[in-house]
Amino acid sequence: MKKYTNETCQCNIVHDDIINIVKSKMPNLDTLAAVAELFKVFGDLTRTRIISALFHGELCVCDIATLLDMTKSAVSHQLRVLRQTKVVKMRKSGKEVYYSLDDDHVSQIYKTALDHLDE
Amino acid sequence: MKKYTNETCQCNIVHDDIINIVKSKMPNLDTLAAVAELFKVFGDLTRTRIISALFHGELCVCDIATLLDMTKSAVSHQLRVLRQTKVVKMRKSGKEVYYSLDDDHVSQIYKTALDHLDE
DNA sequence: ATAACAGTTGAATAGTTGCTCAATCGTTTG
DNA sequence: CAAACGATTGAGCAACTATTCAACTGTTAT
Repeated sequence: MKKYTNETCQCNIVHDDIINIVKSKMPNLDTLAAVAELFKVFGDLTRTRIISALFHGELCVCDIATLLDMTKSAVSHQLRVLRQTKVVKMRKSGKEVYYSLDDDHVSQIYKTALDHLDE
Repeated sequence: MKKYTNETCQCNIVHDDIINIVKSKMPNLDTLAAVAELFKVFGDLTRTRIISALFHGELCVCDIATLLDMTKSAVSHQLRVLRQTKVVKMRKSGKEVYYSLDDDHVSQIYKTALDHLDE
């Protein structure tokens, strides 16, 4: 337990041998930022409900709005977020736009969280 | 494809057979809210960095602050959030407080997300 | 006792975010 | 072509949130 002063946290006691080990094992900041961004997308009730709905099949905006009892506008705004982060994909058919989950990882993350809460 | 009017979304065309199937398969609102809350905790860069650090071992507040180059106060505020949501647990030893991840599910969710981004 | 220090806390602030509302786009139908 | 309609978009607003700052708590050492 070596002692030195750290300006940022104003601490005197720092376990810097452990810190160096942890620092070398941690993913870089960009990766962690991407992880946080991904979780942020999942971390909203409306979006979670949309993901949960699309988990069972493809739906148009109108269907989702009906399911969630929300306006098409509000749903569309959230679908935009989900689209930009590659969580969902869209398919146009005439005037309607059909949405579905983009890949299996999305379902996997969603299911892991559900399992976590089941105990 | 039955047609009717939905007041909330102002739609005329709704696939209500599919909607009923999806609705019956979706978890209830409370469960989805809990899922969203859990992801919200993970969905912040500072908290993700803390989780990432604790993933490799127990650390005191000072260590974490040094690792993230942040003030103890800012770190402590986020540790409070992580503590309240049972993501981390603490252990007191003299003046210092040591934090570690609470259970395996936390690591599992974190790792699943990392894997998702690795392709 | 009292000084020093690791950590916590509450209030204030600055930044972010989700929804509403109105306007608009693009496709289809009369 | 024009009306109808599913869906998207941007501005504005209200609610939330992460950090800063200063004060404070509890433990240790002199």
